[in-house]
Amino acid sequence: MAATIKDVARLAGVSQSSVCRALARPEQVRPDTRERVERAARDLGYYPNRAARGLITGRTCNIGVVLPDLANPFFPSVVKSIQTHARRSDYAVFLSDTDEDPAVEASLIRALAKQVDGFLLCSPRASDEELRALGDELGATSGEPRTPIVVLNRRVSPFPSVTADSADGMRQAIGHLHALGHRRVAYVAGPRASWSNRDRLRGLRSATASYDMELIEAGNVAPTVDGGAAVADLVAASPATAVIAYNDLVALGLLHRFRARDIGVPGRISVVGFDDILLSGLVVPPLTTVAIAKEEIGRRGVELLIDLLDDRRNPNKRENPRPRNERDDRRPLHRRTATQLIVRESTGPARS
Amino acid sequence: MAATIKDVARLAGVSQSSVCRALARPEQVRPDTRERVERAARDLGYYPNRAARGLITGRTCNIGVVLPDLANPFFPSVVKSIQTHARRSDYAVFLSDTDEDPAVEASLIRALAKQVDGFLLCSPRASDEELRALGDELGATSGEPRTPIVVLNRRVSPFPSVTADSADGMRQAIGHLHALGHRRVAYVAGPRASWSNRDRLRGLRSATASYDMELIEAGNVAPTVDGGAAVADLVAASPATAVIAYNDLVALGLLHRFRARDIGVPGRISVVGFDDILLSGLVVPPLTTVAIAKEEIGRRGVELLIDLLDDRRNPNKRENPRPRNERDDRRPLHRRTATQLIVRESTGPARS
DNA sequence: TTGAAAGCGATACCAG
DNA sequence: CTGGTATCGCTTTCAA
Repeated sequence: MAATIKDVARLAGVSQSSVCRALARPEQVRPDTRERVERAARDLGYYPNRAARGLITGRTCNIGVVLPDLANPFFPSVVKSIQTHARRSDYAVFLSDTDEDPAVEASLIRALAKQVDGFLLCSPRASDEELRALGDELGATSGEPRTPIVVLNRRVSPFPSVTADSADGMRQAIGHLHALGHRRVAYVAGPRASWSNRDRLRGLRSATASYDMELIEAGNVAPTVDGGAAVADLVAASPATAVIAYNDLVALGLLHRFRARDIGVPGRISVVGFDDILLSGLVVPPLTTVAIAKEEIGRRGVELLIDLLDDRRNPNKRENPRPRNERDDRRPLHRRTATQLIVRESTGPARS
Repeated sequence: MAATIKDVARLAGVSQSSVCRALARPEQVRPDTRERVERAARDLGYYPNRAARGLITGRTCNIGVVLPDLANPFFPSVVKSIQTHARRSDYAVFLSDTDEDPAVEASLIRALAKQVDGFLLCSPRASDEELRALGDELGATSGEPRTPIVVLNRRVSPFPSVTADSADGMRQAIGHLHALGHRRVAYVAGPRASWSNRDRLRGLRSATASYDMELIEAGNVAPTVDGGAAVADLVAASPATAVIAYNDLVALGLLHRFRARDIGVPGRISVVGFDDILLSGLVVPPLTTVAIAKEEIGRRGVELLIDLLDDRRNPNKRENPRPRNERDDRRPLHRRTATQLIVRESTGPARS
């Protein structure tokens, strides 16, 4: 059996309390005691049981990450960033993939709630109401002992969130297409439940409106390669000379099907993706896409969450106790990260 | 604060014990008691604290998954499969990405050890000795209370493992290339620390030997697109007419660089990958690759692990108490999953 | 069928 | 600086 603090105490000939201190606050014990304890711990291969610790401290040092589909390369990028930054603050990551199912999402969150200090929900698919209900249950936004939630790639009050500036991304994309002479652009929409999808569509509508371009909306598809391939022919049959896909996977599906049907890209139709996943630059033609700051989204999400967790621990003694409400003493609850159009060869002049 | 069992007990007007029973073994309490408890639990939104439960039962109902790099699409596929099957048995997944760093790997495993019932190590990068040392610490293979380890994509005694039949995959690949007229083939090796790399190389050597082909080994590279791109010119300068890459990412890097340098694939050189990640079929030319049963590896890994965990719980009363050592009463400790060559357009006849 | 009490592993508090 | 003791939330004897 793995060694417990008792074993260490016995071997070192001290009390449990001393072991605890020697390991957690070495400066508070006599050097020789500390040394004995350290040696005993090392000999026994002692590692504290974080679950037991969490029980009493109220901190598990785990953060829960919930996302719809790990198979979409966008998410692994974000998760890696989350892991890196979480680890830096000594948090471990509990990951759950919901398979795009809102029901799974909710039950997963509830089940995990007691094992994590807070949640990072990436592109959650639950409705606003459901999310808020969950938040209430966890006391995410209220009274003292609570499990905060930070939402990524979606804005849903009252949760803090980190999102990408899709509107600007769309503006860049549309500006680019307009300059190339395109006047009719199709949008292949992602899942209805996806806030990003709605956000992107909103941005796109405003962008096309301001450029006086026609927007053709192609039905909602799964955010996958197959989803894209499924509507490719429909898009090709439309009068659009360019198509913007919900994300890169969908764009890749379009490209693939276009190639199979010998529909020239960008000769006959230009294609734009969203996310800038690694492999978008590798396909032929390389995909023009709106890059999202994946690393930054993960990092900021972790920062936001850890801030909230710190507050929880010392609710009053904020190191810099500015008077409340004098200036803006609340941290910004919403971070918006920049997007950047990456122009590659899948976009070109509109055929006149 | 989230409700505890006490709150439920108070609200239902019964003792903690009854709440526990009503929820865990409903048939052991009077119907009306059960009902009161159930209603109280529902009203309070009570979810048991799994960590606290784990403390006493010795079961956390979590399994730890450790892998080198989530950015390699191969791993998300395996993880998804693991999650699906783990969830089916009511296990949650604790995921950690080690960034290909053996030191991180070891410390992560130790830190997580107490929070999980067992580990699934995907392609661990630690040395055999280190892994065995870890196993000893966790009592992975020994006495009663312990944390079993199942290793995926690697064989290292004494751990049970699930691997892919690389040798056969290589045989298929080489057979294919040989039939196309290739006689000199290059191998772009992956990380030295990778068992898969060694395994694939071994299989390749034996395959080329039996076909009497020449094998040219190109240095070890990172298992990434950049890694592949980095040696592409070197490969092109060699006398090889075909190249097999450690994995698809590396192959994609090769393809990319070949295209940039206008080195025809498969005209000038054929390219074969390994893993069959989703996007391999989407690049141009589509990549010929050896498919690995990712779903199956995840599933079998979980099965193996859960078997071990069940044993732990009831070490004696095996439902079918066959006499030990009479026949082979041990479950197979190593599962080898099939591989399948997927022929696409990146391979073609050798230029004569 | 139910409740009281012990205890899992660790930390925090309070005496000494 | 150190040790005893209560406690976290839950399950599990053991009696009643």
